[in-house]
Order: sequence, then structure tokens, then C-alpha cells
Amino acid sequence: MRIAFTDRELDVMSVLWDRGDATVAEVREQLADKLAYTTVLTVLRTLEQKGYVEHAGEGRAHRYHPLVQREAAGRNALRRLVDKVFQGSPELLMTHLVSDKNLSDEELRRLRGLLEARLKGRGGAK
Amino acid sequence: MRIAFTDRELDVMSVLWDRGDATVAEVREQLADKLAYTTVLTVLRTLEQKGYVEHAGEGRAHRYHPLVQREAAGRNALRRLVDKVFQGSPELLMTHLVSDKNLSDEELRRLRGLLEARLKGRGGAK
DNA sequence: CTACATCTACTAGAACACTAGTAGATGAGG
DNA sequence: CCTCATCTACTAGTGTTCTAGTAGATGTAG
Repeated sequence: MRIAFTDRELDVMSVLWDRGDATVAEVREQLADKLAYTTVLTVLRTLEQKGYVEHAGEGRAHRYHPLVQREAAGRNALRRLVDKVFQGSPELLMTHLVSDKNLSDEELRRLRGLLEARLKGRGGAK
Repeated sequence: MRIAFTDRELDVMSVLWDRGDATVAEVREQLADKLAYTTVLTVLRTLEQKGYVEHAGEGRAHRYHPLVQREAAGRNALRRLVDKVFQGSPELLMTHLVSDKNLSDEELRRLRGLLEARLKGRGGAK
């Protein structure tokens, strides 16, 4: 399954991921750009049509919740980014990430621990 | 400056980044999807109009050069991904990167090496 | 010089993205 | 009941993306 959001769809999904679920009014409130109520509704309807969210009636309004998890979208986007921009090399991406953002030693150490665990777990497992 | 490529534009830029420069025919040859010659030309003209590439005449043909470096595009895309999908946390992104099933032990080890170097270099420097 | 291949410029259409307006339903307050 | 606020469904305009065709220039082989 190809998961790909447009810019605006991603804005909306981000609100849904943060809150777990939301009505049109709630999403609208959280967005950085002030859009018309109907605009937000249209985006949500598009997302629903694409199968990325679903809604349940809540009184007069609809409450939307994501069907695609943030993690899945992240993995997908990451893979695309690595393939197309970083020549298929996760290291190259990481080099940029580490040199661009300022991560604390603490964070770096946690990451190293994560890597160690991952390498250990490889022993006989798949 | 906002650097943002469409899917197809990214395909083309990727070829240009790999080779340094290329003619329409050369780009076309490298693309995974077999597109009409004029289609590739149109994409390159669009990229030029957006200021992402330029061309120099080479005999009858044009040779296109990227004006935006792979690194700049990478940083840009990465920042956007971190902001929108990974809640502004580079660490979270790396967690996903590291837990990606498709990474080999070899790659994981290289990533660890990268982290080590980064931690060592922190001694007294900023 | 003619035929052919190759290349650019221009044009165009289908699909999608983004925005928002209008109409009509419905619940709440008086 | 009537009015107001709120909500959905439908419609629509503008711009962008993606694709490729046609016309015309120009270099090349014979």
C-alpha cells in the first residue's frame, strides 16, 4: 500500500495523530493557517475517500480518526526520502540529521544504546 | 527559500545529482519509468523555470546542471519530515530509521560508528 | 541536396490539489 | 414556533502536475 499525503493532508493528519481523533472544528482550530470551515471539511472528506481516516457520527457532527498510524506514514516517507534523495543510504541521511540538528549527548547515547540492542537481537533471530 | 520537488521532479533531479549534469536523452535513459522524450524535456524546463536547474547549449542539445545541491534538498525534506510526521523529534525519526527491518547488520554497524565519532567530537567543542 | 534523426518550443488535456461558497438539515435558546 | 449557530453535502474555480503531441529547426549520412 502506498501511503502518500499532500502537504495539506499532512497538516490535517498531524492534528489527528496528535489528538487521536477530532471533529472538523477541532482540526481547524489546531491548524497554523486559518482556513474556512468547509475547506477543512473537504480535506477530511478527501482523506476519508482515500481510506486514510474514517468518521463516526457524534451528535450533529462527525468525529474523524486516523486509519493510518503515524509510524506507518513515517516509515513510508523515510524510505522514499532515503531512496530518492540520499541515494539509498541511511547513513548519509543520518549524517545530515546529526550535523544539521543539534542533538544532545544524552540523545546520541540513547541512540547508540538502541543500535546496540538492535545488533544484539540479530544473533540467531530473523 | 523553500525547496520542494514533486515526485517526478525528484526523479529527474536524482539523475542530475548522480551524474553531475545530463542532457534530456541521458536523463530519460536513467529514469525507471519510460517516458516520452518531450515529457522529460518538459519536466526539465519546469525545473529550470523554478530555478532548480540551468542549462548550457551543447551543440544542438541542452545540458542541464542542478543549481540546488542534493544536500540542501535533503536537509529541507528532512526538516519537513521531522516537523510534520515525527513531532519535531529527530530522535524519534532515528528510532524508526534504526528499527527499519531492511537495514543490514553492516549498515547498522556503520551507523554506530557514525554516532561514536559524533560523541567523541563533542569533547570541548560546541 | 535530400532524407532521416534529433532536438527545442509551444500547446494541450486529464487528473489532482486547494480553497471556499451555497443550500439545506438540525439542534438550541427564547 | 422562530431564529441563530453549526454542521454536512454538493459544487466550483484556480492553479499545479504529469504526460505527450505537433511544428519547425538543424545536424548528418548518403
